[in-house]
Amino acid sequence: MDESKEKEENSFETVKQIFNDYLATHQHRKTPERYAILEQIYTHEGHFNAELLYNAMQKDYRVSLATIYNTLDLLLECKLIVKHQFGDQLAQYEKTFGTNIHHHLICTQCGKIKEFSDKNIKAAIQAKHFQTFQMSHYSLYIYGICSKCLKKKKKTS
Amino acid sequence: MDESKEKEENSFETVKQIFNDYLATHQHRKTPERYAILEQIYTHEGHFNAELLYNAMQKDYRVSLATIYNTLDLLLECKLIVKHQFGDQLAQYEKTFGTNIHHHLICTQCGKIKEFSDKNIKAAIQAKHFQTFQMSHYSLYIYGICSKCLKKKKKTS
DNA sequence: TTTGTTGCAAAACGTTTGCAGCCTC
DNA sequence: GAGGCTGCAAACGTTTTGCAACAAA
Repeated sequence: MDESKEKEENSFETVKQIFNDYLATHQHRKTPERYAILEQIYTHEGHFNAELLYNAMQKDYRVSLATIYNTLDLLLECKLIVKHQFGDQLAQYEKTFGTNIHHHLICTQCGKIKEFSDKNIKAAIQAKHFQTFQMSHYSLYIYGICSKCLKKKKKTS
Repeated sequence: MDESKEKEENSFETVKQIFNDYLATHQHRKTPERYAILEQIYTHEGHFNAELLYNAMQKDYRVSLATIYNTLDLLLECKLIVKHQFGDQLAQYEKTFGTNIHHHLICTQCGKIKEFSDKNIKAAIQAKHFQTFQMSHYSLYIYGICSKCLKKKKKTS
């Protein structure tokens, strides 16, 4: 418990530093809004989308949606977050630093998303080398039917 | 050459049959628009999106975008096509029948998408079994920088 | 002082929906 | 004949943009 919390705090300090360096080298301004958004993201668990982030931040800090999107783009560029476009239309994001690489199971019936890890899959992908392509990250989405929907289906048929 | 063309024609007859059966068992009507859209998809190469399909069809057949989307949903349900939501906002589709399973390389700089296959990756994914999830298909997106953009980057730095 | 960044509101975009008429079944 | 499907246009929801004010450099 203590260990994971400590790790989390350390990782926030680290990402702050990474973001700081990124803004400096790309001559972007260090605005309080940008750090506030980064903090909100890195001190909370799990997936999020722009609106969720916006709503969550209104309590402590007043930021516009435009600034949220602007900052998310910056964070994408310096690879502190990744973006997913699952079946539905609103984009989902997740942090990359201090998080294990994982894959996603997507239920085509109810849309529920579950994470999983598999070292064989991970190894197979990372072993792949491309002559004319410099890999930076990847997303694996596995579609199917979750146990809950499977039960429902059996009942009705 | 002849062989691949023959295969293509056979595969169109097969998918027509699959679609036909799907429509029948689900009590959907067999409208000429639906078959025309299926034909357009299966007699052309590569990825497509709703607008591209719409524009391509205007020459020979008058269909509305609403019908295109309606039919794409049906084809998704009977698994004759799959949908991809790459970085940009418009959804891409591709046919599944008579096509080898492949993965996607996505350039984060220019957005270009390239396909590739790897039997080790394929094997690792298909070997995975879930106790509480019934896998139907999957998508692997590898993000990075393509050779063209890599060259440009080197020049400017 | 300069100009990148902000909030706000309006616009843009792909996709969905409502509706009257059409055509499978 | 009933009602699912169509085209059309208007509506939707997320994301982007234009603009004046603000504040980091």
